[in-house]
Amino acid sequence: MMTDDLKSPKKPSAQRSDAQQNHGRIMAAAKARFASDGPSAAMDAIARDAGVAVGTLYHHFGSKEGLLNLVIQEHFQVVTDFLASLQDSADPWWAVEQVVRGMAKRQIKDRAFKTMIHQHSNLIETTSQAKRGIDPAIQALIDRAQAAGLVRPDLRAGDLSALLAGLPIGDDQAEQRERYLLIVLQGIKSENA
Amino acid sequence: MMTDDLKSPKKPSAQRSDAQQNHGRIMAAAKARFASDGPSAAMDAIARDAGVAVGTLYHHFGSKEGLLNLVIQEHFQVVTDFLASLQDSADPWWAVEQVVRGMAKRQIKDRAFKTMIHQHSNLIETTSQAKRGIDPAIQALIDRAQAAGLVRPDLRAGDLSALLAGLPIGDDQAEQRERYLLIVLQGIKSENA
DNA sequence: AATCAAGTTGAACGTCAATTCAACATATTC
DNA sequence: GAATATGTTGAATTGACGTTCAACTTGATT
Repeated sequence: MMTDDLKSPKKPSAQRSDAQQNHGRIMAAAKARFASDGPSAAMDAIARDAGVAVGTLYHHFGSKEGLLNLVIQEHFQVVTDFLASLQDSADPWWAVEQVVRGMAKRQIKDRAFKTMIHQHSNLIETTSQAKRGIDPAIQALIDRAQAAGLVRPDLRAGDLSALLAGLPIGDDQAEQRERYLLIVLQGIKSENA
Repeated sequence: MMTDDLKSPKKPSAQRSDAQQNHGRIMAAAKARFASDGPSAAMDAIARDAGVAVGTLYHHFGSKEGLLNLVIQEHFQVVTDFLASLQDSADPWWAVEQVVRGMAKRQIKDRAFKTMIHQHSNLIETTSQAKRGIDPAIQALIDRAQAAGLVRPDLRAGDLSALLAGLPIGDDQAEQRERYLLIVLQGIKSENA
């Protein structure tokens, strides 16, 4: 049996450079489109933004759901890192307030994130996995604040994301948005503090 | 010139009885479908439920938006009546709490209502008109409670519908839902009461 | 430069849902 | 029981979108 080396004129095993570039362009375009249009953003639109044909999206990501999965994963990673950075803060209430304001900030920037984090049915697998990873981190921060008597004893991690679903996201609604956040923050405080 | 009466063998000017019946059936089917499926409910499904062909829906309502408009109008009428019944209640805080709980109840029953009342873009004309009619009624109740020092001085009518956008609506989430409402109610109370 | 695996293309296809309309049916009037 | 305005039907049209794939390019290797 002859070895491959003798007759094979080449061995390109790694990814081609143009493919890498396209992968990056598509991810960037997808992030932007999903952020502005939500999860229903059209594949054709993403392809146009990225400067490639639709087929290339499917070559790289398999399906729309596959692409959305990766975009969502990246976003949840940011959230995860953010939550980790709060875990050892000195002021437990401040940490909880940062959770609320941090999640609010994400939603303002990203309609897909807003939709995905709240959707109870139709959840794609990655999102529900990501939520399962995030909720405990939020719950840990809540637990600390509850132990200090600063937060309602019945508050759960999932309540926060539900409460932020209605957050006004328009640029022109900054005022109402701040009022909204103050109401939520007052609502989750413990009665005696 | 001869009068029409002499040669016209008939003069059916009013609506036919079967048409009336179909109109009613379609409205009933549409209400049910929009309530369970939201505004994206399919016209074919409504037609099937009503026991007529799609064409009949268009004969009566012109378009899907036309049909949805009428359904929404009916729902907003219920809300309007409900708000009117609260205007002269003795306890201003109780009235505000009823607004919150009443709107919550509607959302649990009706996905279309939930979607339409919160959508900031893509608003069909009827919905935004209906909201313009409802907000003052809510604001009046808020004003009374604020005058009595029972509600945050900065609360506005539009804040309440925004706050209820995230309300969990599943049958299995009654517990979280009640927690959610308690948080909202605490959040809108004035600090010194 | 020659080679070819890897990558790209975009027209074509399938599905789904809104809408139209020409042929058909019937409630109502006389 | 006609006559006909009114109403109904549902197949066909249209448009939007996700997905596929056979033909075509191109980057990397020798």
